[in-house]
Amino acid sequence: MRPIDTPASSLTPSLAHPAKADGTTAASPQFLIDEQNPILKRITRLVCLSAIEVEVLRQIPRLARSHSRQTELFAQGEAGPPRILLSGWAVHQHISRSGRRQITQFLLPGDVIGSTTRPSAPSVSAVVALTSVVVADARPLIGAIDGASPPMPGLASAISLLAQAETVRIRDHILRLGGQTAYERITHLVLELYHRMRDIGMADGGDFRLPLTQEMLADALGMSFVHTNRVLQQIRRDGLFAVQGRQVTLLQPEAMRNVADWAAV
Amino acid sequence: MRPIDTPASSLTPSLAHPAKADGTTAASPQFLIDEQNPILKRITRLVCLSAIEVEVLRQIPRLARSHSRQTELFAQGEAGPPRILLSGWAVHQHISRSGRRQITQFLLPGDVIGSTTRPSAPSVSAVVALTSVVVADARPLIGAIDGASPPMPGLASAISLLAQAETVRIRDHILRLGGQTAYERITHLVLELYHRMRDIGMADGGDFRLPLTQEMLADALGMSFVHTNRVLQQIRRDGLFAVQGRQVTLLQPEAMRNVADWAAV
DNA sequence: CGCTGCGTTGAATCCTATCAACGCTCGTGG
DNA sequence: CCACGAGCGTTGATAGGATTCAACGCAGCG
Repeated sequence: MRPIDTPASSLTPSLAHPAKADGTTAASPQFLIDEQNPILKRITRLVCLSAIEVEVLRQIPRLARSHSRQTELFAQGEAGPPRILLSGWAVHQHISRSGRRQITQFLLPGDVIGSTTRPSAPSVSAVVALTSVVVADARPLIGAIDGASPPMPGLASAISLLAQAETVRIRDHILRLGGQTAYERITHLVLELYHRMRDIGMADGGDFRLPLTQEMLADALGMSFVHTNRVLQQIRRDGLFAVQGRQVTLLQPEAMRNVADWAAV
Repeated sequence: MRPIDTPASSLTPSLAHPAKADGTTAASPQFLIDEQNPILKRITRLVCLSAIEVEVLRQIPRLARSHSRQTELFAQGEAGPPRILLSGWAVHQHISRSGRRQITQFLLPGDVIGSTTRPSAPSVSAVVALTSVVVADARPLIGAIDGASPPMPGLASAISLLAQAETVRIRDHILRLGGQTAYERITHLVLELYHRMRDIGMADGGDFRLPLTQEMLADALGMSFVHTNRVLQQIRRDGLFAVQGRQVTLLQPEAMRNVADWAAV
């Protein structure tokens, strides 16, 4: 385990797209935003939305803010309004008394940070940005579902399904930690992250960017980074997937699913 | 790991309290029910309820059914209405291809089984009764919060808080599996179960009934039952807690919290 | 009576952590 | 420009924790 460096939180969050904030008349700016709006992408794959509902999702990135990596988006024990991760990666983590860090969940673009139901109890786990991130307030989305003058059943369903999908992922993490070997854990996690990246249109074929160090993988999978390194080498030697820089390519996805005891899609 | 016995599901669930179903005029029957109504007990500790809301919770046990142990309350992949566990213990579990069982969550009286939001996606993990259980339909509770003619904000808050507490417990399980030694895991889990039993009034002092075999503990904590046995002996030798039959007594709760890196209450 | 479920114990093996050291790349400052 | 350090990946050696296989005791029960 490596010593934990003090998180250098960015004290001056800036607007997400300052260049676009001034009234530029760029060609089809809305189209660009839609393409890069992961929450819109995810939800429209889950449920059918009315035009009004789509518009709510389109407005989400308006009030986005960016933070540098290592920033604590939610401190441990802090209660705050839910937010949506628009770009970058973050994690739920917990630092034990002995200094060990356990990552309990990865947050990818399109994921909700915090509770979508009220009242929200203070979170026990801290949320920390792994990369530089762009985060938007999710209250417009949450508020649109209960007291909305035109009812928004699509969004309500979507939020429920997103929360349930999150529970499934946490349970999967328990399966990894409780019942799998290091070799299987890594394979299983890479599969999960691949599928999640694909769901937001950020994985072409078996190819995606994985902005994680081996140490972060280790902190999530409950193993030492030394052992993570060795097992990772074995996996690459076996040709399950390749790693070049931060780019991952699934070479034998079927074999990976077999190794990891992957359940369906 | 021991071979998994085929669950002998009870095909004939019976009414929970058939003796009380016939119109007996026992003295203060409502009082007895309240005392033994774990969901009422839990929720009234969380939030303030109106008289109408309390009445909703009182009515929950009316349509309770009992099942024998080993019964699959929710099969893997099955979608169904949420239910409430009124008595007995159950677990969320997953059987891997290799036959290994991983318990991802313990369900105690007062816990909700299934999703309280709609639509509910098919559950990926099976819910199985560890003991004989009594289960009630939770739909009256859920239905009372969105389309209720007298609004029930207390119940709505309670359901949200219950769901969040569940997430906290799952995260705690990840902390156990990912970052703790066998000794710490067992201590931490026993502490959690003790506090949960206390919250529903089923733990006097440091004393409570733990209807788990060492093998179930092992399946939850991701270790072999042989090792569970050995570590359990060490813990008892150290005097952290005592086990007599299925009765557990916390002898040094402070030392336990210290060992397990227990966070707050 | 024998069976089954559960707890217990021993021995050998394997997996994983720990300690330690080295190479590499990149950004920074002298 | 080069030196330096930080961050990250890699490798070796050793120790310790956990699994596995095996066997036994014991209570409850048909």
